[in-house]
Amino acid sequence: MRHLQDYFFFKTIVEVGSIRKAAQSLTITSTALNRRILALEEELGTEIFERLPSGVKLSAAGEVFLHHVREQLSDIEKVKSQIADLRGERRGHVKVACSQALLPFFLPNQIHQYQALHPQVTFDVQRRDRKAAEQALRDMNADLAIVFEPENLADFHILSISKQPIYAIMSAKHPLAQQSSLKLSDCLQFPLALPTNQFGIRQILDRKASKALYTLSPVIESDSFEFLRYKASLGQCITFQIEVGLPLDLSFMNMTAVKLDVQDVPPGEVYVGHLKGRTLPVAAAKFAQQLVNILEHKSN
Amino acid sequence: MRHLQDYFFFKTIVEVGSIRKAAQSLTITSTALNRRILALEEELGTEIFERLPSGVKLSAAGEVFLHHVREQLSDIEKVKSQIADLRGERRGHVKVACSQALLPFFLPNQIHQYQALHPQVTFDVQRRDRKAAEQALRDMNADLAIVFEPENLADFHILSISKQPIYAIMSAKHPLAQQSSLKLSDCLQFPLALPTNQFGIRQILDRKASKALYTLSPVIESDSFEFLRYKASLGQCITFQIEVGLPLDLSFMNMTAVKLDVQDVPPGEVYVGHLKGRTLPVAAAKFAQQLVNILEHKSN
DNA sequence: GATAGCAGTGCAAAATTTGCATCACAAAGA
DNA sequence: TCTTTGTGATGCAAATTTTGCACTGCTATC
Repeated sequence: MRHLQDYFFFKTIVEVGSIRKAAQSLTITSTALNRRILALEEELGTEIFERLPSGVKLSAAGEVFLHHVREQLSDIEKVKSQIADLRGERRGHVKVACSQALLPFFLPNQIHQYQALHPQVTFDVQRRDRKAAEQALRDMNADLAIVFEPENLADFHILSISKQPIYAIMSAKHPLAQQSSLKLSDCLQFPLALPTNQFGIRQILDRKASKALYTLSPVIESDSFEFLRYKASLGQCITFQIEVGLPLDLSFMNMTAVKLDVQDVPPGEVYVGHLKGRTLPVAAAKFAQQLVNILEHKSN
Repeated sequence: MRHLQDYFFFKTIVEVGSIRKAAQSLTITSTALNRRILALEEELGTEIFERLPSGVKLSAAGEVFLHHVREQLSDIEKVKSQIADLRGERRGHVKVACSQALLPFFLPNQIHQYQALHPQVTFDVQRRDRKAAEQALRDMNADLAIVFEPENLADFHILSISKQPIYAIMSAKHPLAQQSSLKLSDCLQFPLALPTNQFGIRQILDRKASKALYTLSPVIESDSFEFLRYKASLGQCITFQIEVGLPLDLSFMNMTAVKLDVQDVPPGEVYVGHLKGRTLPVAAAKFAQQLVNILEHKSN
């Protein structure tokens, strides 16, 4: 959009912190860029940047304006995608901020399925913990967030909450592998491979443990579920995952997932949502709808 | 805002229905204007106008775009006013759509009071019935609506509801003028000067009458409260008004207002609100706050 | 079938934006 | 302390874009 070029330039300057540097990546001379900013400031009647010897920094007015600019840049995409949808072709770009757990299997599957219907829609997937996911929504860097056990829901418009039972994952030859259901205490006699406590799953397990007056002492901690899973496949280790996070081909890897008794360990919750007060571009809205459908059928 | 010029031009064309006509009022040649629209359409990838021999008409895509444009044009005002507020000077422009009843006294008083504090803030007051007021909000032709007895509240974000007892207005020498409270039936033996039934007050009175199994037969009907009031001052006629609609200088005009018993005739409601999902410009928000304060203290 | 109103277009003039050279300034380094 | 290197600002000429004029083709109306 041509007349939004100034907005885009402005945003780039903010990100880089210097007019000259920004000019380089924008294929324009610093002097032209500089003058655009001066013109913009004249129109607004205020300086939007403080000039420092090391570059520029947003002024208070600049902050306000930046917010507007971000909104604009993402709004125009929304409008374009609405118009494209009117023509019958659904095209667009969906930006998703997503918890780690859903990243390896669930989300790629969903996107694949969606793109089979709408090949013109492109995706941008960002791995974000709960806090970062919310910030991404606020900065319009993401349209949609899928978060496990969020802590703070201000600014978050919830489209769906889905209960996620926790599964113990182990080698297919593991002594517990044939059980149809497990309690957390059943697992304690085996070595545990747990995610670090930044993750929601770990927090749920810790909560249960402390309630039952024991502590979980993992033989290995990691922030990579892939790593934990592979470790578990090699021996007696047990690791955990939520339902939507389970790979579809566990048996192929000679592994099994056994559900933890929901009475024993309460299920966690996966939230799908977007920024409050925002209408999504068509593509994002339809994709969200697909997610919600799947999630609400999986759990019930 | 220079880069929003195209938006403004577009909006004007929509309103007058022809590029050439719009060009005249925009002090630009039709050919330049035409080319801007063509460029806009190219950027959007669709025609936004249908070309008719008599001019242009919005296409479906154009409708979508128009909505965005209206939002834009009003958003930039919001941003500007936020920035001005940051500098300490509150400036801005507040557009109010308002029911007839509040127009002669209440609103001018409120605006006067507000402008005493913030002389840089300008106002635009539109007399609108309930339906038109809502439409004005949707089209971004109004920031704020003050409506008596609205019928449909979709898209309407309510800031305040205030109960408004109804007053009978009559000459100070009227036989009923000394009463401290009246029932509607007390008034029936006198000639009535009533607003037409497009007005909320009339509807409330009619509702009461039909419940009590009589009909109101006014000797005069009008859509002008001023007219009705003056008529009443001349003789035995009684007319009616809600509390905030009462002039402050009734006695000066040799008239009195007597409250109708709220058990007998239920009070109507004045709603103050704005468009759902919209954040108001600073000036409008502060003005709304002032209104709400006043209204909620008056009634309680 | 003439007329009047409409949007679209080729081309030259007008206006705006851009880039170069260069300034003024501040911080970091020799 | 003086140089170097980074920053944003500015005068001026070149490049680019926008504009307006003259004219086209179209359609509805009288």
